[in-house]
Amino acid sequence: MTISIDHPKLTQKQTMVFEAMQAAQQPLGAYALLNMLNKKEFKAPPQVYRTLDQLVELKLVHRLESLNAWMLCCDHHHDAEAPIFAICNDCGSVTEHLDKTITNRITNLPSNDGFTPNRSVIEIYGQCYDCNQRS
Amino acid sequence: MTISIDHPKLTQKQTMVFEAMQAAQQPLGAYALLNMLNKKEFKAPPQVYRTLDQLVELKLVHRLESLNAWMLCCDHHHDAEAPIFAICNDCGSVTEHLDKTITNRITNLPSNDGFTPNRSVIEIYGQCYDCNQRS
DNA sequence: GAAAATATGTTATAATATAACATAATATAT
DNA sequence: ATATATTATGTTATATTATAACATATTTTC
Repeated sequence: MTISIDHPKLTQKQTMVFEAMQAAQQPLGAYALLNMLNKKEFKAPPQVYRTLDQLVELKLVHRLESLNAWMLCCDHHHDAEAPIFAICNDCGSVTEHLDKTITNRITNLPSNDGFTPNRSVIEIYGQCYDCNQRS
Repeated sequence: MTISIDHPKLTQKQTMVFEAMQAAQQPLGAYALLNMLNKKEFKAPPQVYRTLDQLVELKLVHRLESLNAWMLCCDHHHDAEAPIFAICNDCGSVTEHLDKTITNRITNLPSNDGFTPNRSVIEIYGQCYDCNQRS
């Protein structure tokens, strides 16, 4: 079950990266992508890094800071919501969550000392349901 | 105004790194530390990385995942609390916060799908009070 | 005090990311 | 329409961050 493969305004490179990530169904590093992708289109790291930056800018892809990796954004639009990633220590699966309470709290918390947040990195490590069952 | 320079059981290397970080009052990368530290004691990257790992293990130092850097832990003990870092885009200052609401919410949020959290990375980017005044 | 386990020193290299510059494509002004 | 400026892309080279691998020393266990 796959969804909306083509986003109207994607370039060829953007589409190739997007589809590679869709196929992988897991976070991928820049060099993993570079190896997966057509060598004629992607000959060197900057081409992958630039395309990833563009897809992040388009809000189609997230960067997972603590993994040095990227994954597709979930379908939900979360313009105002901070994405929260749950990363399984055992199998490496990552799920994306949205939570208004946390978002609001984060927006307000540091503002106690006058801090104005504009981007958040929230990555929670633990054990996913499946791995928990197994162990 | 400095506090508790010596922690009972620190090795010489641990003390040197700890004090270098205290002096810096800001997050430091491993190679920045390597350059600051006595060349006779710290001759190669693994020595810094190992010492940092030990200080993290001792809960005296945090790793900032999105900055590839380390900083001293705040004084408060937060065994059960998830540390939240507020990072200024302009001046690079970082402050550490604790928040029970967020911690609880994070503990519970992914558990909706059976996820069991055990470590969290929460790093909020924005503008600190001082930089906000200035701009 | 010998053997095993653990920690540290050291060299080499892996993995991640970007600087710098060349070339091409696109937009802007005349 | 064409020269010029601007922006994006291709490409080479290199910077930055981190760890593997192995040697040596130290500590622990028997």
